[in-house]
Amino acid sequence: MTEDRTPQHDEPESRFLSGYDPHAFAPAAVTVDVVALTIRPEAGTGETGARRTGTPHVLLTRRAAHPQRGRWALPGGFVRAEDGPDGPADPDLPDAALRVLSEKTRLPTELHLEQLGTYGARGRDPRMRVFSVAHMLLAPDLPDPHSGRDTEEAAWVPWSELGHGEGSRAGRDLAFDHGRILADAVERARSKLEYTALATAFLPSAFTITALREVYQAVWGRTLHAANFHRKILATPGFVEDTGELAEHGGSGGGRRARLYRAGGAALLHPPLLRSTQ
Amino acid sequence: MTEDRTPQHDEPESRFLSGYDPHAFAPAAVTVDVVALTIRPEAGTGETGARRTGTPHVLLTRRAAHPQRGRWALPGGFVRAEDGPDGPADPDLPDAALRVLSEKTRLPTELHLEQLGTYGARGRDPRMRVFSVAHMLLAPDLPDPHSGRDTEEAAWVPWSELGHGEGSRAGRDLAFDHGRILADAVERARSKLEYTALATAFLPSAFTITALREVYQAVWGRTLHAANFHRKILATPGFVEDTGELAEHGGSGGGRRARLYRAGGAALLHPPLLRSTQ
DNA sequence: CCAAAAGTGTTCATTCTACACCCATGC
DNA sequence: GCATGGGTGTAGAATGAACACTTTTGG
Repeated sequence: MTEDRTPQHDEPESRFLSGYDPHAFAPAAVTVDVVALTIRPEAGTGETGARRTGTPHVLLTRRAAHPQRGRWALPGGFVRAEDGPDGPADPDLPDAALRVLSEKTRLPTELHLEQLGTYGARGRDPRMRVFSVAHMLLAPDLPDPHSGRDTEEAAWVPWSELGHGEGSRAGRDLAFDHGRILADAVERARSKLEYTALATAFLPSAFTITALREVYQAVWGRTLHAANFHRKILATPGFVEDTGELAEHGGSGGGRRARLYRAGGAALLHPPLLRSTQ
Repeated sequence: MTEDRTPQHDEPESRFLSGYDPHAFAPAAVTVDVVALTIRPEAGTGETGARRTGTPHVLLTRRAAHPQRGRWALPGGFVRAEDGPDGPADPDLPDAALRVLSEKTRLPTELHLEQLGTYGARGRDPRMRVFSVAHMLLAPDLPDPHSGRDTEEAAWVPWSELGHGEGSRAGRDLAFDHGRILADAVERARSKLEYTALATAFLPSAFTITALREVYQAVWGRTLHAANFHRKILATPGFVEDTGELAEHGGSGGGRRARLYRAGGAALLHPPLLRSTQ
């Protein structure tokens, strides 16, 4: 940061600041976009019998306003830089992301949120130069969202319907460069599951080791050896801690009741759970 | 992104765009800051005899302009959102980062650059709401920079003089929140050395395994077992490839000439080089 | 009883770590 | 020669992968 009108020599900083005109710059808009990810049963597949193991979904909204009206997009909106008629300024970027998310989709927002990166290529928005700070939010299985302001529709959409991942048709359907942002978020989530305890952010406060394994399987798109996974999780200090409780048990055809765990204190996993070796 | 004046129903997008006023928003500035890191011999330690193994340094500038005139800061400056009197718009954020870096320090810029994150807390800049997109640039040992526009002085400063890392006195000396940004960059670099081939970005195009190990040692601040490191690097596919050449040899007291390698094609390391186990 | 799911034991292969040792070079 | 640094061998420990097996539950 930082550069400006060249100060008169020896001008004190206070005097400099009072004479400073913040409108002297070309307008640039700063927005936040939220890639909200969760694991939920695939819509449309009936609840029939066999255990629903869940697939990754992303929260999308259909744009009610120009530009790109009618297309699916990540929920997002302008950051409030200063107090104004619309409301008070956002104290920081995460606050802006949560405010925008709740305005557009009315979802609860006490969830894991982290910054992904900022997208600012010229021409990515036809209106003006827009710098968009993308965030990733991880959530346990949540109810369907209600559409809010400027939003025609909001829904959890399975990754599989978005053509990212395989090939390079990343996000062919989304507005602006949101397909790219989504693909980056997915890659970030996949990679962070290896080295961090992030997977627990997809789960409710108490969960079974099997549920944790299903998160890994859903995000990585591969099956893992249940017995070895179980041991490895328990051998990773601080990943999970035993609650002493047992799962109620669901599942159709019987089976032992699993122990329930909660997220442990560790943010980083030592050793990591590598997906490399097939 | 995205939100706006509510469009008249059925207004076509083209008509909407032509009536759009980009000045209708509160001013927010977007800047880029660059955390340029390199490994170089500690300044002040004479070239006397024993092998110079290098320590991490960061490129800092002393602010010639208000605010915070005279304090050390990361090189940075405003992004050019649109073409204007100062020059053409920056096509994307990396272009802005490289332009700003060369304006402030006149260093070569064909180097590894990646985005770190965006800092936008209210009050981080006293002039106005500023969103700063921080970048990390990794460089081989470069000559001392020349100070450029708005810069009183530019220099490679050892990490050790900045009080980050140990304790939590992160970056006590830097302007704005640059100490925090630097600390985040250092942590990112440390972590990325484990999982990516990033370490080669600190080295010239041909290097020895020992030089590579010294990068790891400098960044992680610990010594590594030379023989095992050597084998592990060669066992990681795509990390380095043999050039067939041998080092000229420097070093005072003799020693075999080391083979020279160049960076291999791999960006990610499988398996990673974990720093966990002491 | 039988099937399904949780969780433990055990074996074998692979990888990591430490240390010993040989190779090539400067003085 | 001898010290220094590059590079390889190798034994023992630790870790990982696969598979068998026991335990607990639902139908």
